[in-house]
Amino acid sequence: MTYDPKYENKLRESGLRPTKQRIKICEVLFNSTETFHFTIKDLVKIIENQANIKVSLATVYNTVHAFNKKGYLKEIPINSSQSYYDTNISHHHHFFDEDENKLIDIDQNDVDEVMIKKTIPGKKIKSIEVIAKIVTDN
Amino acid sequence: MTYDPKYENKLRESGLRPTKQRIKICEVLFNSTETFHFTIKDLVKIIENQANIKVSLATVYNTVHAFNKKGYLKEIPINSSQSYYDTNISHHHHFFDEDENKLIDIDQNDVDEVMIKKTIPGKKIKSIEVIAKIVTDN
DNA sequence: TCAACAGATTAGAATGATTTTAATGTATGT
DNA sequence: ACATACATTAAAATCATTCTAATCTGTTGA
Repeated sequence: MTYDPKYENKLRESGLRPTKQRIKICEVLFNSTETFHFTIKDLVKIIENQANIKVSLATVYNTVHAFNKKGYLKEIPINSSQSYYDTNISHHHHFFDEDENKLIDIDQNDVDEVMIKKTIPGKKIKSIEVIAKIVTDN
Repeated sequence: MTYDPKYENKLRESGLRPTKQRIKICEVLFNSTETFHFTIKDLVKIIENQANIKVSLATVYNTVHAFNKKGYLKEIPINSSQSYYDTNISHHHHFFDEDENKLIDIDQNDVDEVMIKKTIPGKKIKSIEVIAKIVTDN
């Protein structure tokens, strides 16, 4: 079977075979150029509503994990019972709206580059994330 | 019953009555001037090893939550199945060592102040956290 | 093309952190 | 010392995530 090569490549490069279920996941995640912040539950709900096929939770989890590992998705560090992912993998940061439990992008240009002077012997910095928690301003 | 006023105040200001169990939790958390990064499981383990009294999980959770809410503890935003807390509530940031699942403080002076230009109408920034993930440097 | 097999899918079970419950105990103001 | 509001507790419930093991499918080489 052949699939949209756009998605097929992403999958193969993430170490996954293209299958109906995974292509469907790709369609939801990568169809639009817009940033998309989601939890696994969100993703499953969207697939259920759109799709003619059923995708099991296990498949959603392992596909998202593979994309995250490969760097096609980014997991956002926030304290929440669920993991949040972002389809915008460019270097940028986030507001986390604590009233609504919602992430909002902060463009790279809206934050001066974070310079960390401290170093740890034998370790290198893999990523730097800025999370600004916001609440209603009264 | 009367207790060490140092801990009694912290508890009362967090909206909690001082009790044997909560004082014990305070002793573990606030005895030292040193920074202490911990999970609930860590805390329970330390109490079990040190204490002559038993403290239930529920009590540990609700006491830690009250301190966090009041600001005597800070929850650190990282992606982990468990929540991490820090007894160092001064303005500072963190490395998260992904090899060892361990937090390391980064002093405020080791990071230039993070300035965010973007604003969200009706919202104010409550906190800004920088998390730098580190891994073994090969 | 097609058999064989490595990898994928699935429902459901297992895990593990956290929260809730409901019965019993205790600090505190009067 | 009493009444009562708040605490404590063990155990159950919840919920995201991971694992399992049976079944299925994409892929490769003959």
